[in-house]
Amino acid sequence: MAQQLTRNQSLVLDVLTHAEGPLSAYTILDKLRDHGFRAPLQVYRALDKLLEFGMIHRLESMNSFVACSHPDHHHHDHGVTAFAICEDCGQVTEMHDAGIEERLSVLAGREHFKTEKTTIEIRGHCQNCTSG
Amino acid sequence: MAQQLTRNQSLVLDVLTHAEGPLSAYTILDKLRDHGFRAPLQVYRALDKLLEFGMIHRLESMNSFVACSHPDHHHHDHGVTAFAICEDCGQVTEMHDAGIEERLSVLAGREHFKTEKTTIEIRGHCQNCTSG
DNA sequence: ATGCCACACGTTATAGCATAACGCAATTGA
DNA sequence: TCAATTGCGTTATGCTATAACGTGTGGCAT
Ligand SMILES: [Zn+2]
Ligand SMILES: [Zn+2]
Ligand SMILES: [Zn+2]
Ligand SMILES: [Zn+2]
Repeated sequence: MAQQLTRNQSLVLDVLTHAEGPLSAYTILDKLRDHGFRAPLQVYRALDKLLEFGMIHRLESMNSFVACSHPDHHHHDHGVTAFAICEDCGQVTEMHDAGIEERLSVLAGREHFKTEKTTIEIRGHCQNCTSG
Repeated sequence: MAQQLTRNQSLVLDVLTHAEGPLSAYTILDKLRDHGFRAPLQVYRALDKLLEFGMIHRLESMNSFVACSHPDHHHHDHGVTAFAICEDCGQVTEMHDAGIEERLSVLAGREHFKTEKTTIEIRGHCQNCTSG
């Protein structure tokens, strides 16, 4: 049941899918000027929908967006995601781990805190940029 | 060995310490106009130093800042911190857990990723705002 | 068909967050 | 004394995100 995307949504997703790393909304805008994009809202509205569909992720620590690295895009449901973000090359690795999820759940429970959304972002250096 | 703060740094820290919840840089600026603050940089420069000293934390998911909840401020060193942020009342709870730290370390190691800084932010509803 | 509603879209303007670049003053340390 | 460092103040600018308005289209009940 692949989500049917509008033209704008497809264009934005395409840019993110083919990008080397995460992109800011304004960078996406620039890349789509040739396709008729003129204003930030055209990008932000598409991004909002794509986030809702679970096809992209927002990286809070750098105000930018990245295509979900899963082969399919059926994961409205995929649980907590941890992102490893290389400061050097910008590469983003999406990680899932039940242990983390469990541990965070315990921590939240201890505070009687009802979790809605969890952000985990690890900044550092990837294997390629370390070995050199 | 309490860090000696400049006037601006003290003022900013004081505002954050007495705040109910996290504050944006511009909100801090407004609160300090009576004390002579006129420009954002006066705030941002103080914030940078306070972050460096480990006296405050930056909440990436909301572009705002909060005083460290530890009684002392000696923790340039305090490891990974997880923040529980209430969407309703803005209350922030600072949590530390060796289990999380260990698990994230394993995840990073699996990718041969060298971690510099880890952000964990849990958005949701605190006990007070849930029980009502 | 007519009216209504929901939704995507386009545009302009504005709000909110952060830093560049300049110069001055006080402090430190050789 | 001289240089280096650090904090400070100011102006200007850039980057990120949303408000508010109006248009057009498709679905759907009357
Ligand atoms: Zn994903
Ligand atoms: Zn890299
Ligand atoms: Zn702390
Ligand atoms: Zn609350």
